Amino acid sequence: MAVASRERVRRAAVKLFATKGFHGTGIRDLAQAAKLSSASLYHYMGTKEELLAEIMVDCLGRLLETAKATIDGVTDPAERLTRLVTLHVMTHARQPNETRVVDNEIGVLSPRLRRSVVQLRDSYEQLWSDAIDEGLRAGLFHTEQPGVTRIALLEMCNGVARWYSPRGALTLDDLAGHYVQLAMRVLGAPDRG
Amino acid sequence: MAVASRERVRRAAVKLFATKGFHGTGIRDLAQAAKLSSASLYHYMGTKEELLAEIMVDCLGRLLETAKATIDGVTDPAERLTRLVTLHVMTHARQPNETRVVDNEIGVLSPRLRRSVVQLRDSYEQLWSDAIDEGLRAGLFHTEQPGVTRIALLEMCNGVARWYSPRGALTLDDLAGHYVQLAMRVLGAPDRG
DNA sequence: TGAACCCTATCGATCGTTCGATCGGGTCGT
DNA sequence: ACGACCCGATCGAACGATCGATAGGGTTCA
Repeated sequence: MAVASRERVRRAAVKLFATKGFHGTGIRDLAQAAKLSSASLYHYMGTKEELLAEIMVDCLGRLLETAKATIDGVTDPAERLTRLVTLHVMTHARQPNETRVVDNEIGVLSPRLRRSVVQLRDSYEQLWSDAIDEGLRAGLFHTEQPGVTRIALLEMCNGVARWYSPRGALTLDDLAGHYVQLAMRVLGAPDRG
Repeated sequence: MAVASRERVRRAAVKLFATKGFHGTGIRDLAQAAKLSSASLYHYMGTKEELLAEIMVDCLGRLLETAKATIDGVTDPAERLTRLVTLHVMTHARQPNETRVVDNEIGVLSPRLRRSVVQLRDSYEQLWSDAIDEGLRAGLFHTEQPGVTRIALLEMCNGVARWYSPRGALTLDDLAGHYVQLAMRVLGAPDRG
């Protein structure tokens, strides 16, 4: 077979949850997109909600681990931030569907399933907070409201998943580079250009 | 009567659509929140989808008109941007539910209803584009990718509706003021502080 | 032969919507 | 002034459709 059924289910779920929302996606839509009967879906998943949680945990977990590896051993806060922004923007541009599911559908999870997702997200954002705090201590960044600035910066970067299209004129490298510049400006770092 | 039924329906819809999503909100949930029977709802609305579209058009229409009035006659691009950011941030902080509905549920509208909403949003964003373009021409702002910068700035400001809580330490004025500073930084305007 | 895989058929619940009816307060003609 | 009439507001009940999920039985292949 070209693509295993389990993988087809996963991909169909990501695409449909991202475009039509979790509640807007029926189990039959999912089956049709995965080229299976609705009954056969349940050979590869638990409940629909567990499938959603699985997608979220996978996606966030991968991002968190990649981010940790990317900044491992990097001491300069500006360089840490640069790497975080680059990874974040590229991930959001390359996998907009996964990202949109994670960003938009957290609220539909029951508290038990939501907890693990929120915990992963908090761990990830802590990487940003740490880098920002160190940059402030080192006198590299300047902001009166570090908390607000951090969240504003994250929201700005999250937005990429909502609008970027690879069919546009902008390459991924250009995009990430520009966002790094924007991030440094937001953080009040001295402009290198 | 304390609050007219029509108004109760509207408020209930905004709250529920914002917190549970359009597809996650049943007509019976809506009826319960509005203290009506599900049948009586239809005395005050068309279909559930038309109710959603009405909310969106009202909310965006008000924002657009207020924005136009706010920048009317203001020639300095930086001042125009300052006013737009202030209005935008305050609106998103004060009416997070309306804003979240507009931002998150556009995709569920059928093309016919979506068109008018998208048109309003485009008109509103054009106000930002115009101010940014004039600031660039005047040499006040500096960015290599005006389009990307504009959308990144808007996404940053939109984020306010997703996290701001009036129970926090930050007042609305502080919040708006800080976002104005962030916006000026993003746009590469000379720092005033 | 038995596990993996996939189906048709079906379940009870819930969905958005509509139906027919009731209630109370105006408004009319006389 | 008083029935006759109408109308906005609201309801319980029900509609057909679709929901997420399951039961149970084939087929394939090691």
